[in-house]
Amino acid sequence: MDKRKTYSNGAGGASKRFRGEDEDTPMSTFEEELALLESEESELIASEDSLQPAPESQEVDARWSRPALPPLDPAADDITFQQMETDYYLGYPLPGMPGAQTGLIPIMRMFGVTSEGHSVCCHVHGFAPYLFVPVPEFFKPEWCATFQRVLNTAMMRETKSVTEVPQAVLDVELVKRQSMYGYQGAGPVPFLRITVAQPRLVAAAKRMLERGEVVVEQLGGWQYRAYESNVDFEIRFMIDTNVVGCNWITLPAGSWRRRAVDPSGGPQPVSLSQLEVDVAWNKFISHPPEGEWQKVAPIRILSFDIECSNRKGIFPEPEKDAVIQIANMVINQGDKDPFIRNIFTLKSCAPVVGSDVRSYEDEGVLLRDWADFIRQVDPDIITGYNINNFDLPYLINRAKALKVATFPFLGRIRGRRTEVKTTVLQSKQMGKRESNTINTEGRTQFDLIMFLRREYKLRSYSLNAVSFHFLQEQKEDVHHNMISTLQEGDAHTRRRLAVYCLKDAYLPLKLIDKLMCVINYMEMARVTGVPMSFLLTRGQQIKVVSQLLRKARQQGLVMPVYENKGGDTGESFEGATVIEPRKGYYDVPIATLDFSSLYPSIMMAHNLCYTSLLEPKDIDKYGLKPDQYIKTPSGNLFVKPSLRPGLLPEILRELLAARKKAKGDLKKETDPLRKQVLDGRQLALKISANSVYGFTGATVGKLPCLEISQSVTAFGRMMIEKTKEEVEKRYNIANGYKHDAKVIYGDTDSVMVRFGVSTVKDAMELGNEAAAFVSGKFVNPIKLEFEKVYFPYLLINKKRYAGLYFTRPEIHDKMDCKGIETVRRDNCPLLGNLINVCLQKLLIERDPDGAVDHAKQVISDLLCNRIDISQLVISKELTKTDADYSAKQAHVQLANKMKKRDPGNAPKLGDRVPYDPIYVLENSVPIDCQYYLENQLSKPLLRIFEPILGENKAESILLSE
DNA sequence: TAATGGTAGGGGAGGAAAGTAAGCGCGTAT
DNA sequence: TAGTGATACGCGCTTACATTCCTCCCCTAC
Repeated sequence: MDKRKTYSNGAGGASKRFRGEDEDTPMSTFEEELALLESEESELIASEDSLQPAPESQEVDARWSRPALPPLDPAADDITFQQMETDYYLGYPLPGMPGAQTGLIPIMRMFGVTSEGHSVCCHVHGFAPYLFVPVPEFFKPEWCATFQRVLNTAMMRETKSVTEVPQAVLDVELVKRQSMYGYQGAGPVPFLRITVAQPRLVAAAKRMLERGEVVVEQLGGWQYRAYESNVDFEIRFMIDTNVVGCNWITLPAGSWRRRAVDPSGGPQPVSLSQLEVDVAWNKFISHPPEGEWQKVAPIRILSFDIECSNRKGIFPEPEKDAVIQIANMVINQGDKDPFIRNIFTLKSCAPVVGSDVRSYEDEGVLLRDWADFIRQVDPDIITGYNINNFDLPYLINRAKALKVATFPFLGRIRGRRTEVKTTVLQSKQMGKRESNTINTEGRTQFDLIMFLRREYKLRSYSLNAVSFHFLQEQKEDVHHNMISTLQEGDAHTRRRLAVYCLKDAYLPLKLIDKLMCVINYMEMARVTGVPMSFLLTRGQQIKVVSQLLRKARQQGLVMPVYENKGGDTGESFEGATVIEPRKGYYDVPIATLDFSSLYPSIMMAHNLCYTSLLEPKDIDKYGLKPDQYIKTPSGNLFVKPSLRPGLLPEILRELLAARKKAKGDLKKETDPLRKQVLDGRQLALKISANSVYGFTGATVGKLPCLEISQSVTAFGRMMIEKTKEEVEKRYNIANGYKHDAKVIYGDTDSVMVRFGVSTVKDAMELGNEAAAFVSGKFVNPIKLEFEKVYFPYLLINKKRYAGLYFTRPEIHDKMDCKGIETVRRDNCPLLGNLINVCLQKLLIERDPDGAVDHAKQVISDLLCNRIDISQLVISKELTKTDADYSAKQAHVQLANKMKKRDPGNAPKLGDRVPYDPIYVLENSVPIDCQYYLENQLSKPLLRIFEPILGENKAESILLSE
């Protein structure tokens, strides 16, 4: 890309750049600046006559660039970098590299950063896609050539559309493998490993083989079945080369060639990375993320936010409405503050202390320069708030409308146009959600709203609400119909807008730091082996698949391709037990015993896995004796580890052992950044272990196995039942204890026990003892642990309770509420707060009268219209498209109504629909207090007061007025 | 097209279904 | 003695209304 030297533009008149008056005095921080702005209408605004034309800004450009690359000698220097993104492209073979030498072939590409902060693009050559098919025992090695010829001929005929493939089937090799699905008896059996020229040919080969279109004489009518033909090519590469997401790679001296613009005729650089190299796929070293290789490179994270002009009441449309500001913040991962803070503004803007203001008269030039800025700064991660669904598509479409030819090249590959494609991702966990795919090769997009939607359940996902929730920082929203007014004012009003825009670019960085988003996802990528970008764009299954395939490969096992039956098969299995609660208010300590990692430990204890699953008919086939296999409570058969230790149990053991180690290291570690990394790691390991069970039960998935999942839950049901029995059988007066213990409730892996004792300390002692006692009744590594004591404890219903939570006898840790209105997002905040306060008064202060008074007060406030309207907003999520709803839903109707009023701002699929927004105020719709009292407040209030006060007294609260 | 972790369960909303009381017409006894 | 009208009452039917049940939907627990 051409070096841009100045921000003055030729087309639309000279652009101006403003500076603060006193360059030499230390500048206030951004926060102070914002605080100042909020407190008064700032003194910092320069008066018109102090405005100066922009000086040439060479020194600023230098600050944007990465540190200069030292000279490198391919013969003597290693290159080591943290790989951040791995993808592939189709290109022509490089002479001297392994693999196919003609045609268009896939070439892998790893983008990364060295520990000095240099960006690297590494082309990896010679790795080709493949699949397996089992063949009969009598298959002779010399038949491979025939097989290859026949298959190749058939594929060449069929796949004419695939251009520049001189040979579709590159290789056929006879190997020994074993299917991972079902116990297969003794040894490995013959498979063909079929290597093809391009990733898309894998599916074609599978189709032809399974359809019986490939006839090899010696095999007759052999029915082919494909294995591992559905593995993503990037994942395939990473598995086979032991690369995991975000790990460190070393290219040893002598193995790599640098691409440089020189006349020698070698391959030319195609990327914007500082260092671009070629290497053979089997020549680089991939470091497992352990020890020193847990470190993190100084990754550049760019956060940006845009503001658009808009016409009254109409959501901005890129074809018509201008981009008026773009704020940018760039930080090195691990640093405290951004080292670049700037804002591109349309028309003049008074200076903002601490930030670089760049003003333009011509919007097209602004966009052109912003794209140049991106390429100059060369960020590894691009973040922001809702950039995937708004900012990025808007900029791209706006640039298209203004015909800014150089704009849509935001990735690291020269000449690769950045485009927007909409996709729908649907999962049971997330519901249906639309998102855009925007290619920025080599730069990972990390839209914070997507992260938050996945990782946190919140009432509202507006940046404002999120900032308040996590940072206790409110950003004063500029209402969207104010934007144009501010823009059409003068340099000072535009400055106001700029300050908000800058803050919106800054908040995502603060949130990333506070929530450790990048670190945690990096660790998740390392643990599960997938690229970091998959964590936001793909589902849960790919992570398990990646781990499973890696483990399977070590043992010569291959994964079959499971064909999803079309439509809903309705297949399901029985889940966990929820013990019928003995509802009521307990003014005695209740001890809680939990199985730690219940499902993983069941799978480990009983060797439940694909590889150990035994078909009843196979008992005779393999001549198994009854002591060689087990029958699970759901009636499924699994062989014991002595015959074949399962893959899943092994994966789980490693995950849990690694977690234990990470937690141990975490305790010893003193460096705050490394502490964060370790904490992220242990969390990733825990989540990974827990998702293995879900994977086996995912009927629309890569490899469901209900025998495993239903056995797991059946064992779980048995165990919780047995725990209840054992505790009650032992802890009673007949056995010399002072009281009869009673299990009052339990869910899946926990039991709540009333031992009858009156102090927390006594309950803890008995809890510990009972946990150890019951653990002894189960197979290793199943362990029941004493976790906490609730005192007092209000048990309202299944999955609904509240209590004071004690982990030590002296003082409670917190008030714990489960399932009740305080933790639900579909009530108005008024109710949540009211219940919360009442519970605090009841449980902590032990002041029922105070609680009643408070409730009465709130009800009377409500009836007298003294409640802030924001407290009455109810929100619900739009989980499916309008047509998919079969029943009438209030929030769906509301969403449709909002769409008619203002199509741009209306809630979309996956958004939460807030009822009664500002609309109510503006249109002075009367608030139906009676509705709120009757439909929102009364029942929940009765539910918490009744067990404590009795029915009559509880009801009287509502009649107070 | 490709891709999509699980089940249990509370509770609200709304509609269908079954229940019930009121209203009415009709027949009949007085 | 037979016929007539007024009245009360039982019965079945219709209608309006309250209740229950069921399903959908959201969201949570684990």
